[in-house]
Amino acid sequence: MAKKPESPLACTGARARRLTRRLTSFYEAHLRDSGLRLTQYSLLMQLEATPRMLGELAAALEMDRTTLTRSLKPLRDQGWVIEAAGEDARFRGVVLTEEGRRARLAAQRQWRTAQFALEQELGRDYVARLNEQLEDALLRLKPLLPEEN
Amino acid sequence: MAKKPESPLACTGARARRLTRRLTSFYEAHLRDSGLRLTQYSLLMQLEATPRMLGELAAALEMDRTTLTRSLKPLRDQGWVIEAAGEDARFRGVVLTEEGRRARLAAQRQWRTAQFALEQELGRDYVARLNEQLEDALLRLKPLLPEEN
DNA sequence: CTAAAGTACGTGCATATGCACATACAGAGA
DNA sequence: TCTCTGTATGTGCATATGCACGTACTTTAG
Repeated sequence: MAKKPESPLACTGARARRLTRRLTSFYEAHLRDSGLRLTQYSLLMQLEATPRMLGELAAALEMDRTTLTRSLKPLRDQGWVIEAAGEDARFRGVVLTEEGRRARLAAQRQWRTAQFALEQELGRDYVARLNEQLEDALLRLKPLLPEEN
Repeated sequence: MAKKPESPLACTGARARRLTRRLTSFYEAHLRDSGLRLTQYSLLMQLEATPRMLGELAAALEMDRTTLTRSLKPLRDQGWVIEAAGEDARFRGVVLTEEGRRARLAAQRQWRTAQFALEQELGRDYVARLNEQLEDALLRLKPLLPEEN
C-alpha cells in the first residue's frame, strides 16, 4: 500500500485558515452596519463580562498581547473603551464606556442575525456540532508556550 | 426551557479564529527554519502543482486577489517566484523558479514534520477527522459572492 | 476607427497577527 | 536609597486580510 501523494490541501492549518476566512466574511457581512469587526465584537463582549487588565484580557481571548493593544485603538477612538492605569501603574485597566455598552448591544443584535443565518445555512445541529468540534480541538491542541529564555 | 444565555464564546467565528491562530503558530514553529510562513508555503505548493494566472491562483487558494498580490512580494524578493505578462497584457503569469522549487522542497520536509507532530499531539485519526470536518464545513458554507454592482 | 464597456490588476487604507526589542514601573536586596 | 530583577506594556517590522478605488489593456458597439 503506497502512501497517498500529498496534496497542498492536506494541510490542516491551511484548511482552518480558509474556513476562518469564510466564517469571518460571513459574520462581518452581518456586522457591517455596526461598524464593528468580528474581533472587535468579541472584544466588547469580553469586556462586558469582566473588565480586566490588558494582559488578562489578552489571555482570556488568547490573543497576542500586542495585537490586543492595537485592536483596542479603534475602540478607544470611538469612545467605546477607556484605558486607565491602576494603583500599580504598570497595569492598564480596560473598561467599557456607556457608549461602548450601547455599541455592543447593537452589535449583538446583528451578531445574532449572523449566527441565525449561519444556522439557516448549515443547519442548527450542524453548527452546534461544529462548535463542539472546534471547542474540542482547542482543548486538545495546547497553545505553544513562548520559549522561556 | 429557557434559552441558554449567550456567552461570548458561543460565536463559531471567534472559535474558528482562535483555532486557526493556534494551528498557524504550531505549523510556523516548524516552518521557521525554512523562512516561510504557512501561507507562503501553501502558495509555493499551489504553484508547483499548476502555474497559473494571478487571478486563477487567488481563486484556487480562495484568497483575496489583492492579498495574494502582496503575499507574492516576499517570494519575488527571494527569487522564488517570477511574474510575467502573457500575450494578453492584462494577465500576469506566476511561475516558480528553480530556487523556488528548492525552497518548496525544503519547506515541505518541515511541513511534514509539523503535520506529523500534530498527529502525535492529537492522534492520527483525530487529525484525519478534523480535516474531514473542516473540509465538510467548507463544502457547506459557500463563500459570499461580492455584490454584483 | 473610436468611444464605451469589460477584464485583470495594483494601491491606499484600516485592521489582524505575532516576534524582537524597548520602556515604565514595582519590589527585593545591598 | 540605589541598583537589579521581574512584570506589564508599547513600538517597529513584516506579513495577512479585504474593501474601495484607480489603472492598463481588450473587446465590442457604433
